[in-house]
Amino acid sequence: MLNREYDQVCSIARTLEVLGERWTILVIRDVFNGKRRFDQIQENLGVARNVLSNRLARLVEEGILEKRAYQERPARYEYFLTRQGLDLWPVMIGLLHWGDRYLAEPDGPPMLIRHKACGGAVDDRGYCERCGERLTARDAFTEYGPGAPAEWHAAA
Amino acid sequence: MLNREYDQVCSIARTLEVLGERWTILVIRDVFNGKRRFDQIQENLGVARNVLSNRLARLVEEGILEKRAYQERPARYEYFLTRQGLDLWPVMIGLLHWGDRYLAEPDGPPMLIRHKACGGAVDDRGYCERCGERLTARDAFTEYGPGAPAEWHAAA
DNA sequence: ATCATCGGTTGCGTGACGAAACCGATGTGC
DNA sequence: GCACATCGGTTTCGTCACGCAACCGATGAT
Repeated sequence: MLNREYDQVCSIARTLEVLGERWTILVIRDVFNGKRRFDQIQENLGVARNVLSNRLARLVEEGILEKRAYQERPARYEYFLTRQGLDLWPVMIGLLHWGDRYLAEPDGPPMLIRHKACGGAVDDRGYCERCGERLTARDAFTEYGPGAPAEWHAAA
Repeated sequence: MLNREYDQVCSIARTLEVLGERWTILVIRDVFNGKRRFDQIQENLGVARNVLSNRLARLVEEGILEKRAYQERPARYEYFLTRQGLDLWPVMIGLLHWGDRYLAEPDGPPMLIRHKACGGAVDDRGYCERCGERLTARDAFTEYGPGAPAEWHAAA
């Protein structure tokens, strides 16, 4: 993106200066889904390695991801969401629900978000449809939906 | 964006194939804020005219905006959000609130979203903080916040 | 007759991105 | 002792999306 800045006094514009580059939000989605390692994310997204490297560095710099060594010799890293990153959950839920509603398969959504405590589906505002609780990232889990491709189930 | 597609079975990825190009979300923000004409949006964003033209055409094609002539001879157009476009409101609210929390001025947010009916502030899930009602785009209005630059007030 | 407004389109240059090769540190098989 | 695999990148190079400025057609204003 030529000049990723927008130079606008607007919180949406400023958020997009951080999240708006190609791949960035999908990297965050992958980390939300428990993919924490470089090769894992790279293979899942099919993003160019230099671009992924760039995006991860930027997200760490912006305080959205945190890089932790899970072993030394050789040094190997995992990326975790910080508090600030976890707070992007409502945005991710919003994007997911809009896509489910307007762009999904005839079969239905490929992924579903559910409330850990009661198993209810999460609505487009991040509330549990069953018990009505207002949820955060920590309160929910992801599972395959009716539109999930068969290969996903096949892969152990 | 080289190849705006991501080729992923994921509603977030599919949503981003529509919204993820540079400027697209800011164009939608402007229309939410009542800017409906080409030159108005172009001047406000500082986006290149060919790019704006491209984005508007795509958004119409995707069913997010609707192009209406407000006069003929010479033909002049305005862009409106469709139902599908208005349903992006929770996403916009999410982006705005995250930016307010993590990237805003020391003074506070430049823009505030309020509930038309009771004047309460809108929270990060699109609920009214005063009366607790679950809101949609139609229920809310925008006003300057404490972080709004002085010029905004000056401009009639 | 000239200028302004609106909603674009055209032409050209550059830098973000894509693809693939490479790299360093370590472990594994034989 | 040497090849090969794994992980987390970096380097190199080509191309296409974007930025910028000029232009355009229809009309109204001075």
